[in-house]
Amino acid sequence: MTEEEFLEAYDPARFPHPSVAVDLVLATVAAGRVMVLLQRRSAHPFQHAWALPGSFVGIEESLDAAAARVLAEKAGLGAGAEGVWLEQLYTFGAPGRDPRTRVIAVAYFALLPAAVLDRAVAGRDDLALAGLDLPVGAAAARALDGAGQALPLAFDHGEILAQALLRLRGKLDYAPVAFSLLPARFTLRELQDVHEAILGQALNKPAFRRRMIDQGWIEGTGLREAAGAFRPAELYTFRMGKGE
Amino acid sequence: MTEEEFLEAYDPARFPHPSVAVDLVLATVAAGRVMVLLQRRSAHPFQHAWALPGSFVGIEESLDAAAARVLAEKAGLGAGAEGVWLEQLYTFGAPGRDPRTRVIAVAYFALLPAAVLDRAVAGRDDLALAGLDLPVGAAAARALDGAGQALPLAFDHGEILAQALLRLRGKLDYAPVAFSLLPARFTLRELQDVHEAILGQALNKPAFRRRMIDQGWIEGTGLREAAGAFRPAELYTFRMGKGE
DNA sequence: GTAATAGTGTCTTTAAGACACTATGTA
DNA sequence: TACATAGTGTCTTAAAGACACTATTAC
Repeated sequence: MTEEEFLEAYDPARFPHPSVAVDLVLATVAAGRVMVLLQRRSAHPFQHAWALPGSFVGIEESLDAAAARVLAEKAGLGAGAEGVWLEQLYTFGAPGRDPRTRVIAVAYFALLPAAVLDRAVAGRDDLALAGLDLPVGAAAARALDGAGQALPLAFDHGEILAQALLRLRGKLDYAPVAFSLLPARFTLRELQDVHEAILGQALNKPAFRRRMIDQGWIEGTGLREAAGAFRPAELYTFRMGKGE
Repeated sequence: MTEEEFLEAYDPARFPHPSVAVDLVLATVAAGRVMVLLQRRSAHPFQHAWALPGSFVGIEESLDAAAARVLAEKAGLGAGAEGVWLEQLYTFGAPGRDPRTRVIAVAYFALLPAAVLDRAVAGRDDLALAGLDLPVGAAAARALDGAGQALPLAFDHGEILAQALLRLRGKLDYAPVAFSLLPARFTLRELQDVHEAILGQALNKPAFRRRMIDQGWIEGTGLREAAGAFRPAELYTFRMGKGE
């Protein structure tokens, strides 16, 4: 029997099917670090460990729609979700990754301004923003609480977080991902801070400014930030799709 | 009921589950083009159209193992499969992508030397190697037969092929993917031909040679190719994991 | 020698890094 | 005025593109 014949004769009810879920890395940048939203598990398995928000995929629901649904629920966004970066990351399907039953998880990552995620966790005991730490060469990332302590992570979510950070780093230079992490108006210094937090290294200021301006992704507004005790910086905006 | 509680109370048999399959893009480079192995469908739906080889994922089988199994079956490789590049690409899960039932397809791509795929299709009426063509900005790639005619593609496999080509292009410069498409010993001209076929554009010869040699991925053997009517080129080998 | 391709030397161009400098707001 | 940060001019460095040149093999 060939693959082809097998496929034709295949009866969906005849073999057990895996469950399919989406797991979301809701990320932002704050305090010089990439931060992710985690939810504390109240029950076994991995009781009291921290997990990515997720949901099973409805039988008539697309993967993207399931991810957008979880995003809306967890981040408290309406259907609009304009300016939010949402992208499929990788699919994790090791048989033992969930001890209860076979669950194949399609991981997504979403990028949001820090203010949005702060609002989402405010007053919620079971939700937290954790700082990401990925030692070079490590397969899994660590999630750090405010005191720098590593939080226990459920399932294979440390690996999902590692993949998300690596993807984010890889896209930073050729996709306009950083702007989803900033308010609508931002200074070049804030933009550079975001890049440095994601890459985990300092960048050269004149070169960064040249690159950003030549790229065509941003546009000066002529407005200035609210000044402190020094010269206020110009505010820029992201030019939606006009550059590159 | 929160997501969390839902997950805990979830009874795998209570809701219908999607089927999960892997689909493979088996790719090589020949005649200056990226070529992929396609299989002609004998039955509805998409009867007589061409499809990527694939298989359902066993309930206790990892995604990678399912992909490796299809690779072994279709490309006629033993379990070894040394030097073959196999990588998960993207997961396609639109509800209507298979008209029979909900099938979520985890797409993989594999890179093999042209000789291996030639052997796989030899004497098989239902298998063919088709040239990939991706017009700029198009969402789906076309598959061309030997005469340059576009073959009808089944399901959303044109989009899978487009994603595979884009991923391949993106990785070419920072991952040693090209070597999986060449025999163990190759000339710099052959390596450049592979790069040019994947990128779809000509490259500068001295710059290409400098880059390849500085990169540390290749090593001269001192041997020469069998000469034609001209100076024979030096043969190089891929230094497994030593460079970079 | 010729033909044909392998392989290189070197100039130009482009972009990034380094670093010091000037500019401009508040107090 | 001092202070602190914004923003720039310019030199150096690294790498890619252009292009012509030399090298080596079969015949």
